[in-house]
Formats: sequence, structure tokens, C-alpha cells
Amino acid sequence: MYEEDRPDQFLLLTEGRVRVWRTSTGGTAMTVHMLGPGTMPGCVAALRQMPYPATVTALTDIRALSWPADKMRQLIAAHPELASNFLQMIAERNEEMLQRLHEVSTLPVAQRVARALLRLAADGAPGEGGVQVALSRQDLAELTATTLHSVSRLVSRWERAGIVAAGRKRVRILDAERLETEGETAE
Amino acid sequence: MYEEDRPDQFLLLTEGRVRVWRTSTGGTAMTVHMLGPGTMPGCVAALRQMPYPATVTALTDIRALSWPADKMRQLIAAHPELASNFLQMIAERNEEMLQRLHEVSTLPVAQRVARALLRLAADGAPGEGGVQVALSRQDLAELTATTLHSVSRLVSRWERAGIVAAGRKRVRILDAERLETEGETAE
DNA sequence: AACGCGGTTTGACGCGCGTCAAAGAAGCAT
DNA sequence: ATGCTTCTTTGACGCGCGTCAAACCGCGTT
Repeated sequence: MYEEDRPDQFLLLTEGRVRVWRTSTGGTAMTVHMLGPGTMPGCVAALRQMPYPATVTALTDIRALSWPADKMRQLIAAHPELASNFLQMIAERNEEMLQRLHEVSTLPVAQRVARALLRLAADGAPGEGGVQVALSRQDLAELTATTLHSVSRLVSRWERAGIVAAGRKRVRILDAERLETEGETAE
Repeated sequence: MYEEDRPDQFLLLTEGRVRVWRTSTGGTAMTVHMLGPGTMPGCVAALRQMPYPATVTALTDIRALSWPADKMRQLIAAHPELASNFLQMIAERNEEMLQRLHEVSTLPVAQRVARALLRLAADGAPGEGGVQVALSRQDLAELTATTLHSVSRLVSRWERAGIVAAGRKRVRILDAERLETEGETAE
């Protein structure tokens, strides 16, 4: 599913995770959000019958249900409650973006990365001995509007402090509480 | 209409302009967007029956129509097309925020301010001899996630270059084309 | 085991832009 | 006019963080 393409179907992700991202004319990429099972990537565009505003790529193997777009529209017309569900969904994304916007505008990098990790951990696999976040430094950087270098430095620092355990393409959060306060105390 | 409040009515702005903004726990304010006639401030929150995620204040004298929230919900249930209109509206805001997010993450201050001015001009009063944007430097700063000092410097520079005409609480765009390229050439 | 590739780490350096500080203008009230 | 307030301009300075550069490390391949 690509930016600019026109949607002809609805998707409901049942397994796996995807990354929604965008590139600018300048070539810099930014990740809009990560979506997991139960979400409907591209549903806004499909409802509006407009081109996608972003690109979606899979992070893992995925499985999804799909309907033809026009069938879905018929369904909605027949069952008004459905429309209200969609509204809820979009409004939630809206709220999320609002928050991201605010963070990017006002918070220093350390806090942004810390929050991103915590947010990802929230709906990630709560593995044994700390929650695992399976993303590369580069991915984290695009998600927080910074560079992989800065992320790397931060993660290293936090590892030395015993707050996280770093690995190749993954970060395990050991001490969520301290991670939360990391940003503020960084002054 | 304030952040955290619960909505009990729908508004349709018919005259004037309002500013939608948010404050963080740290006290820093950021403007989410400006809305003009024909828009419905707070409609998302009213639909969701959730607290407002932001505060709305008037920039000018305003006039608006209002309905009780529950009546509106009945209306939507009775006329499914209405729901789809709302979807369109929210999706548009979504798209706008997506763009803002991208800009804030990747563009230097000069470009952000330039674009903000152009966007404001697009739906502003196309006055005589250039389009007028009636906002203080501070307002522009909050809208572009920067400081009034930076905005002031930029506007001064552009004025010296003959691109805009500055005034107290207003900026008049004289040469939109050059303003567009300002950001890029700043390297 | 040797190789290579993508990912990560770390340092050095510099610049954009925010912060601090202070002096103008423009508008309003008395 | 004379203040007073709010908005704006301009300078000096410094720091956060991006950029450039180079080494290092897992991990799959042959």
C-alpha cells in the first residue's frame, strides 16, 4: 500500500505490526505511527476515496482481512452505528497525532525518545524481565524526529545507567519509572 | 470552550476566527490550528462525548450557530450521510496535522514560518496590494513551534528583502513566490 | 574460518536557534 | 503632551543536536 495510490479495499490487521510513514520532497522520511492487530491501516483514505497520505510497510509477517471498499461503504450506509465507530477510531488517531505534534514542538530529544519507547512498550509484548521493543535505532529516530546517532547515544547512556538493555534492533525496558523521569532530569 | 471541559453542544462558526491551542504540563503553549467561518470547533470531542483535547479562544469578534449535542447525535443517526460528512471533515484535519507534524520534524524554522504565512494567507482576506495576515509575532511563533524572537528576525529580514511588509500584529505578503523559495535558499 | 553487510557506537566539530538582556515603537488612557 | 502597556526589534552568547567520519560488532553466507 503506497502513498498516492488510491484505495480500493479496507484492511483489518489481525497479526503483525506495520509502520506508517511519509517522505517529504526533500527525501527525509518520518514515521507517522506504528499499528498493531485490531487496527485498520489506510481506512481514512478508503472512506474518503482519496489517495493515501502515507506509505505502509510491514515490520513483521502480517495477516489481514480485507473488504472491497464499495461494499464497506454500503455497509456503513446500512448501519449508521458503524460510522460512529469509525469516527471514534479516527478521532483517536487525531488525538495521538496532536500529542506527537506537541511533543515534537516542545520537548527535547531525550524526552521524546523516552516517551516513544514507553508508548511502544505499552502495546508491545510484555516479555520476561522487562518489556521488549523490537525496533532499530534508525526506526526509533524516524519515530521521534531525530537521528539514529542521537538515539544511539541516548540508549547507550540509559544502558550504562541500567535503565534499559540494548540489543541489535531491540531495546528492553528494565526500569520504566526511571525512563519516564529521564527526560526531565536531563537538564 | 476549554481543555478538559466536556462538550454539550455543537458549534458552527459563521463569522470571525478562532485559535485552537494546547498547553503542556511544562507550561509551553502551542497553537494547533486556526479556524475560520464554516468550521466546527470542538466537533470531534462533541461527537465522541469526550473532554476537549484543546482550548479554543477567539481572535476576533465571532458569531456561531449551536445545537445541543444529543440532538445532533440523533440527527446523525437519522441521516447517515451526515456521518460521512463529519468523517470527511475530521479526515481533512487529520491530513493537515500530518503535514504539520512532518514540517515541524524536518524543516528549518525559516521554511516553517514561510509556509505558515502562506497557508494563513490562502484563506485570509486577500487585501489590496498583498495578502494581510493579522497575527502577532508571538502567535506566529506558537503556530510554528518556535520563539517570537526567531519570527521577528525572519520577518525583518524578509521585509528588508521586500518580500513582506511588516506591521504591528500583522504581516502583509508582497511576493508570495519568493516567500515560498525563501526556506530552501537559506542554506 | 573468512568475509561482507547492515546495524551500532563514539568522537569531534559546528551551526541553528533558543535564551538572556535591553532598547526602541506603536497604541491607549488620562 | 506624558506616561504606561504591549508588541517588536536587535545584539550577544551558548548549548543541544545534527553532521561528518571512522571504527566496531552481530549475524548470515559461502
